[in-house]
Amino acid sequence: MIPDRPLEVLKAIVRDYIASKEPVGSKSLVERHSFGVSAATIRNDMAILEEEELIVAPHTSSGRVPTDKGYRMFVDQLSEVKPLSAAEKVAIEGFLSKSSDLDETLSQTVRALSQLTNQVALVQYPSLGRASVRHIEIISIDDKRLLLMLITDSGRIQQHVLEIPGGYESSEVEKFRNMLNESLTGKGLAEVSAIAKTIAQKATGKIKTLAERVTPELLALVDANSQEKILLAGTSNLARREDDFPGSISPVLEAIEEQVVLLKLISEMQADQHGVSLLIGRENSVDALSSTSVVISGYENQGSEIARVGVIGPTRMDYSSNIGAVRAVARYLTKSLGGSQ
Amino acid sequence: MIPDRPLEVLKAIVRDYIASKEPVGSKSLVERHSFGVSAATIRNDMAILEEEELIVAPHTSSGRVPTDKGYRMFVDQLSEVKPLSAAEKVAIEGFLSKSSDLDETLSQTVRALSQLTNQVALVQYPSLGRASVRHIEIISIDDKRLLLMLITDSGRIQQHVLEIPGGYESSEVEKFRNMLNESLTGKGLAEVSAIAKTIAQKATGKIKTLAERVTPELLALVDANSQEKILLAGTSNLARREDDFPGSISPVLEAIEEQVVLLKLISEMQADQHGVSLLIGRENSVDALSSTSVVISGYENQGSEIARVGVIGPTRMDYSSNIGAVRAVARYLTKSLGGSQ
DNA sequence: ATTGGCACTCAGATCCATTGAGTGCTAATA
DNA sequence: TATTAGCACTCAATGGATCTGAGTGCCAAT
Repeated sequence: MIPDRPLEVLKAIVRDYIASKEPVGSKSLVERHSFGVSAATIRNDMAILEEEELIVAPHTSSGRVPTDKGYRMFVDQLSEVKPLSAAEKVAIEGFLSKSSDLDETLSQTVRALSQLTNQVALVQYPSLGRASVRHIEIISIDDKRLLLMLITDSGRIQQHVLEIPGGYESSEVEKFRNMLNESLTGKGLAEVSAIAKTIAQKATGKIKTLAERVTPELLALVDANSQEKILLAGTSNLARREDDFPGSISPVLEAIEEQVVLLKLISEMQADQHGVSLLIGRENSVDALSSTSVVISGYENQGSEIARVGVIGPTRMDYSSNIGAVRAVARYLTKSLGGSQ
Repeated sequence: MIPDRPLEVLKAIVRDYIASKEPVGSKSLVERHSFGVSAATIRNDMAILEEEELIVAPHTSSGRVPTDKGYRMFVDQLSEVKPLSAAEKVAIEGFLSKSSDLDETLSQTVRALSQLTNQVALVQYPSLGRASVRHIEIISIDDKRLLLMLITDSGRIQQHVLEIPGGYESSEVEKFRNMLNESLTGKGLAEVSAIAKTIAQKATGKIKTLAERVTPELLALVDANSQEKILLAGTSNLARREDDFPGSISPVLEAIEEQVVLLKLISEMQADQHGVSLLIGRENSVDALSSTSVVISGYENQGSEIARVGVIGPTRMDYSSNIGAVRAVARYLTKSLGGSQ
């Protein structure tokens, strides 16, 4: 087990390094903090930390820099989550109370989070098999075109315009719509396929034609609905921290734009003690993201987690603040969705 | 007037510079191209071009680099728009034929364009006063909540969930919906406000209560609808060309993320001979974008231009290809919207 | 109008000495 | 045993100084 003072030294190193971006040495350490011991003693402590691979020296005889493992220990044992300031809370509440539909709520949220943290923020759309049908609507646009809508209980709304070459009677449409809603409302998305097909088979006459035309489109909507989607904001925040990335930022940006990769990454993360999940540096499996950290929390609707929200930035980030911000935003988001959707 | 050979030299300089990123000198010029004259002669021609501020030398006695004015002349008089390859055409058609609603179409399009050009692609959502109401729908979600929808003729769909604290009768809702549609379908968005208020005033009894609750939300939707919105893709393409930006890319990325700035910029651009509008370097008014060029084209629905699509990249870009790609994508988009929306 | 020739320029590479923050080790000390 | 002062050592970064070469401008000759 590592004694106390060395851990305090680690804490100071992480803090100083995050603040200054310069590798930190024993001398500047005793200057800035009051350990009550000399630089030589600190050096001994640093030797222990280096032994444990919590810090590393970029070159022989230069200051030390935290390793991923060092950051991890810092976050898990040495730092507190920093709550948002009152002003920040007010700002978020202001954003969220104003917004109306899901699209807008999420896009506001992700923008707010990116400004709050000065990092790239991301939010995942609610989706998936877990969701169920709240309502299906078919609206006539003109005499040959219908608008098919699927509303899920997560608040996501999906629509598709389809043409009925031969035209249709509005009474048929209404009848068919009622059939759909009666059988499908409340059912999980996964079940929709089977049920809808049964309905199409049972239907007769003109409704059958209609059903045959509409059913595949409905299934396509379900499909699109279970497709994951991510909203990003604040990409330039990453660019502003260019220096924190070895070669160039561009592979990092590329990886972040690659929704599939990102989705896989955040889906695999499990919330820890604070309701927040954190991957530091190489802890994540994406190579291009080896010098970034990801802070993620889940947000809920009706008591069950539906999707995730978080930030991504250089490993040299202010974990205390960012974890606090992500956690707070996730909570507000849950509150906002639970209330009005 | 500038004689022919110097113009040919300019053309060669632009091409070489775009290809190599190195300032190009007289010697390498005669090597790579067959002008049939000596380097000294080329130097004389280059002196003319420099006189005209079409090229400039980064430092005394180094090769030359095109100025904004030089690129402008290259585009306007010396280069041809490069049509897409067959494969590229097929790819675009594939994308567009599959997509269903407007959201998806646009997001596919912008992604395709960014891949096609290796630049940052952008597409503006259809919007604005020009649009008119195609349909208004009110759907009951449960006994206290309604989903209000506004569909415009540009294909944009907007929705908002609202709560009716005291509950409602579905017959009232239907009646009210019909009133709205009868008076508003086909009307321009700008007129909606006045008409809707009249309806609310004329209504009586329970419908009046309903109208008073719904009308403001409807106006909010109209408002949100006339709010401009831009979709971006391929930001990392810009980062990959870091070197093309003097200090750092981050201010450039910031400017691009700033939707308001970008909207103003592309709204002010007017299509030229090719149906494409182009701003080179400082020709645009945004300071942070002084070393980028913007290629924009409009796309249409039902014969009138509804919004814009284009790319943005370093001034040192392949104008021939990019103009071709933007033009083609805009056309395909027009075709795709005209057909199914 | 074109060209060969030539002196000139200057960014960038290369080399070298200097500097200074920081280290590891050891012997003395509390 | 833990701490400390002292000291020799390392090495990235800094700042000349020098060299090189691609490229220029200009002029006299064709």
